[in-house]
Amino acid sequence: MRRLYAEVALPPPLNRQLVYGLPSALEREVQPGSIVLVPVVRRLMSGVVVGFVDPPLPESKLSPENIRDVSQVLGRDSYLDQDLIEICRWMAGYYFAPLGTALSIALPPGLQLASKRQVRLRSKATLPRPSHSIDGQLLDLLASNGPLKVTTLRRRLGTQGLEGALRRLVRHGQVELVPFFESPPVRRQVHMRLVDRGKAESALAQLRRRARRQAACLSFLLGCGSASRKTMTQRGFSASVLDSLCARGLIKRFDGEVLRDPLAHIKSDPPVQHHLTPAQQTATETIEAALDQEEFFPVLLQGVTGSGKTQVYICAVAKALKQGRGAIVLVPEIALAWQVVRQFKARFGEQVAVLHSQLSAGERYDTWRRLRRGEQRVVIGARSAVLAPIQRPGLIVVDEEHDGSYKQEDPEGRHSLSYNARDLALMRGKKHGAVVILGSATPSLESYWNARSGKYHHLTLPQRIDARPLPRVEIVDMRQEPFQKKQRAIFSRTLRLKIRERLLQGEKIVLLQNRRGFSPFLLCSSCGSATQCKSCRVSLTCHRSRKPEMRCHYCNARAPIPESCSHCGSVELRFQGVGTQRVEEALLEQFPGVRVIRMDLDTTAGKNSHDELVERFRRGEADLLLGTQMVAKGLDFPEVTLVGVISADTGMHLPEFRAAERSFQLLTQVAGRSGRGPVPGEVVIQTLLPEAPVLRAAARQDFAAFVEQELKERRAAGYPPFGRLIVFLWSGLDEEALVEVAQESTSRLRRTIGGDAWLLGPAPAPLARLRDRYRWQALLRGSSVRQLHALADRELPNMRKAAEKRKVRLTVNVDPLTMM
DNA sequence: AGCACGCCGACT
DNA sequence: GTCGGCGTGCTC
Repeated sequence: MRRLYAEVALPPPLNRQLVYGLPSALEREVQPGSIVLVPVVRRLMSGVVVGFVDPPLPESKLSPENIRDVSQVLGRDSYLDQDLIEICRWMAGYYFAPLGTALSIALPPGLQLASKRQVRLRSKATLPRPSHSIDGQLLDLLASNGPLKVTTLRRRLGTQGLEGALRRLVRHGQVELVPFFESPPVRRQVHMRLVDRGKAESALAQLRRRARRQAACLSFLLGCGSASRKTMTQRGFSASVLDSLCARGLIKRFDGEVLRDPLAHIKSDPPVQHHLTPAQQTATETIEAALDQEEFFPVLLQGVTGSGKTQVYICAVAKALKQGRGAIVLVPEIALAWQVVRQFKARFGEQVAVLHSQLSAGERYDTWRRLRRGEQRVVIGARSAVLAPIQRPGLIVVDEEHDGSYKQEDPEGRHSLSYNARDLALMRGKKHGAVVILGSATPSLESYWNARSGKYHHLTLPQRIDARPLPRVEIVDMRQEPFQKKQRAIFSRTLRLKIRERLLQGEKIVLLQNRRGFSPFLLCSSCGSATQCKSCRVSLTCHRSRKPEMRCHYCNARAPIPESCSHCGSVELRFQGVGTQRVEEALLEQFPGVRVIRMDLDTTAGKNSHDELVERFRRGEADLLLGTQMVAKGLDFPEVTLVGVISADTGMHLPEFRAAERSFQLLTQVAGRSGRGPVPGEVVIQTLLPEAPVLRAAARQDFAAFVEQELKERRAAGYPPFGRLIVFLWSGLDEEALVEVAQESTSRLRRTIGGDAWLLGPAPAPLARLRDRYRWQALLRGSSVRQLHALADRELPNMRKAAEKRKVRLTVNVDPLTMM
């Protein structure tokens, strides 16, 4: 008889697929996407079945009798469809990551692959005096708390010596380690259901006459089968009605699951029936026609700020739903997109789900299950929602496709997977024959180039809705401004005047200063050095919230404000540079009585704080919204008629080839907040570099001019979209070992290089030290991704081995957005 | 990660 | 000799 073998992807740290046999009892239950428990040496692990092999491993030395069997199948269902598994496979290969890591992005928490270890006390009777104090502490903890997970012990006792202690105690038979599987975060409630359909139906007529509430309740249950007691009481079936029916033996209670709905309390705006502008109409028609084809159709929807892209998305989603297909709408950050969520909720009601990291594990799990069952067919979410289990997706929207949040870049994470959700959206769209809309006022150069070269369709919305004009932009040269108290002025005369004007007229203002805190530098007047973070090679930012202190924006370290320079001891320290807190202070000083809402990472840390600030501004509780780049994203306030950029120079000089693109995008986006209502808007951009071409282009909101210039430079330098990049980043506590490993790996890689590929480095990364770790990087660049991948594929295993040996962490970033 | 295996030095 | 500590390598 032919035997079938399952290929099972296992979680980190195993990070690979192993092959298992299927006992005939399980053969029918196991399918691709099943979650199974499998033996690994002397313990069990959970993994995902990603395929079947037969015969297994042709060229391997592993003989069939050494293959072990799957021990258990969790649940009856497959948790991931074949196409999602294939996308994860592609993802793992493309980003040089383990398949298990890719799969865990597609799975909800609670179904994560991993078994934790639980430590149990075996026999309290024999307690020989422990040879190490930590052993005693561990036993005491277990004695008083019962079995604990190793992660808990690690929290209580520290990592130091814990593994050793566990080893000793296991060897002496004092404790045992058992695999522990977190049960999914299911919420249970008392439910009611019919005892017998027939009996209920025949009882109905009788009850109609004498007990109308009971009859109504019964017919409600005949309609839906069962419901939680809570929803039934909410529907007006009181406890006494339910209890009477119970007493008659017609219904009975049982313990059932309830699905949490994170959108339950969202007040949705009433649906607004907009008439479409001609451009919106054309775009919508093209997209609808493409949906009818049911074939992959990538399209760049380039619409100026305020041109009504969301309306186009809504029409497209409606069409996909009408076809019986689903839709995924990706937004850079849900916190910044509640306005969009409300519009979708208003139009599509219960069909809409949200998926993002701020949901609790339970909410996430329930949402995921609803989508998988097809009970909801539209999902709005951040990055990872691109792998949401939407059934038959016909449409994938990537709103603000240029936004950096679509790329996960987490060089610190040990098992990071630096995927780009926008690119994954295109992959997924291809797989499902879906329309993929990339929407932006300021497309990334990659997408723009793809559209221009015919790879994507290009749709434009060149005008704002209701033919409102784009705001008038004025560039102010801050070098010409008189100093105030020997310091550069924060507000130019022009901006001051215009702010005053708006305040008088009761119109609203948005101010951008893309730096949080009070002041980003504390400089020594005599030696010129800046106060730096002890763990990172960056300057500390002064914050003046409750008590003034210095903070590191990279590792969150806090320190008191130093009295004297740590370099030369001088006490002549002065603050330089301006953060949002300082702008706020200056506003209150210069415009007494002005009501300011400050919106930056510091004021939006809480769960809904961003939405609350936005709502307060909408309700008119402030005249002025001041903040970092988050004020540039997605806000739609018709009353805003003035936007001020305190300093356009922040970020222009970063050692990154995308610095200009970023600046252009930020300036255009923030300018777009102005004049979205009937009153035309104005923008004031303050700068010390008024001649910079990026600024000139942004001032005219002239994407075409910017993009031509930028494309020319990218082509000359071989940067995207004309070249592809892979960054290797080594980090470690021991700088010497790190440099050696980086240099050795790089020169090996360099020897195998061919074609037009280039390898730059290794060199210290722009952030040369972060959280106590030194960082070096090398950049692989070439015109063909294939070739770069082939190179990396060949060399990476050696590079990883070399790094591991010397306790150096190596991360690979394919298609990096930033190289910081 | 977790466990076996093999090597090494300190002790019954 | 043997026990326990630690580095190395593999897990279907």
